[in-house]
Amino acid sequence: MQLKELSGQSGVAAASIKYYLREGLLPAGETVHATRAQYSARHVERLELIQVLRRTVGLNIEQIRGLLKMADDGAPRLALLAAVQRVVLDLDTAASGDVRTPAADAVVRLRNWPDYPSDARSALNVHLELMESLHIRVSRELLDTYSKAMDDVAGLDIAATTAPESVDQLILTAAVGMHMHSQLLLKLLALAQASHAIRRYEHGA
Amino acid sequence: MQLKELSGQSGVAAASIKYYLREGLLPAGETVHATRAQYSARHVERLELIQVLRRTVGLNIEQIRGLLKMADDGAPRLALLAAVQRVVLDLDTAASGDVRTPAADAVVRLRNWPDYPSDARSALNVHLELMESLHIRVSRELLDTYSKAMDDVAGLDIAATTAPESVDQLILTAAVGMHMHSQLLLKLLALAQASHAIRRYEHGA
DNA sequence: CGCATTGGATAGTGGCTCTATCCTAAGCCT
DNA sequence: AGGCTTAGGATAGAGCCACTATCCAATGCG
Repeated sequence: MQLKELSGQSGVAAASIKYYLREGLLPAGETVHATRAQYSARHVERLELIQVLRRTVGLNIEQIRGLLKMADDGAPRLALLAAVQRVVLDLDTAASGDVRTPAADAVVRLRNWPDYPSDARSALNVHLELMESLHIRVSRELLDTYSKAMDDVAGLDIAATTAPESVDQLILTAAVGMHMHSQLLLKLLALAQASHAIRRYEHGA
Repeated sequence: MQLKELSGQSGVAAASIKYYLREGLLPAGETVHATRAQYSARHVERLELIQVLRRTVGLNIEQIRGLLKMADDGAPRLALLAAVQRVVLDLDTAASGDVRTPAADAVVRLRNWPDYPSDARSALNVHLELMESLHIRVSRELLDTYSKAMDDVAGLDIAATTAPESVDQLILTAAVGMHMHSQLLLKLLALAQASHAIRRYEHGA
């Protein structure tokens, strides 16, 4: 398959594919001659992964390049997962120190998670402090509920990524899964707010 | 207070304040003379609200303008809340039809929420379908757990917004609250994933 | 009395993701 | 064989967005 067909199958403009090639997101096709290259089904998949990470998850080119490079360099899954989390949690900038929030520690103990420093844990600490400073109350009970649910979801997610077919799958599952669950909660909260508001404002007043 | 001091107090560059004035995000100061204007503490608060909506929640200028205009026009709280939800849920584009997903209906019944069409509900429907199409399983139990938690949170949120001091407060609570809770879940999920992954990949292999 | 500041207008910046143009080399089709 | 199409390579431009900077005449304040 050559560039034009790759463009057709993936729905990405040919010029954009060239751009991705230039930026190193997409590996070069197999060069048959100086002016002819062959692309494979792998390229189509790669392109689809790129699209999801761009459009759905909202990563930028540099972040995607980093993740794909790690995947192609055969980085260990654990490191890859950590990298995915770093970009999805947007930790490029705030390279958070090792803040300790009692609430976050409590969560780890409660869930019987390994007591291990991680970017995710730092991020949780920072976030809980931010919410505190904005006067958004987060009760122990709520954290309990959330973390229990996340424990269940993560169990499934990680189990799904052990199937070793493709490392791309790990990126997809972790990044898209995180994003989708977070968005799901957003929508449920909106619906809950709307429901409470209707009760209060319409029936009450 | 004049422009320079307003800039100092709010930490926003004077040129940016002018930009916000031009864009209609910030009401003009009281014109004393043709070349002198007085700004008040209200302007400082407004500016802070704008900053939070921009930097933290990530709304764009047009979205913020819309919300502030509604607030200033004395729109009813219910309408304002709906507007906040529309922008935070990013529903400008996908003006979703009235899709019906059994799962979403089940949530509404389960929580005993009023059976009322709303943008939030449409968004939930669309999102559940999207997750389905991406093969991300969402069990009834998980939806139950999430929605119960959101019911509790929303109860507090909405109660907080009935204090009628300021409509700005409603915008802040609704928008920031939604965003912060969603991000909290993201971080918890990351931590949960990391914890499961450590168990599986380190101890297992 | 002159410096600083204002509103108003307009233009420029910088980051980002594309998208378009131009070029030569070379295979494919008839 | 000859022309159409496509490849790669390089470079430039577009379009969006949120600022940021510059210039201006008017004018109050110290």
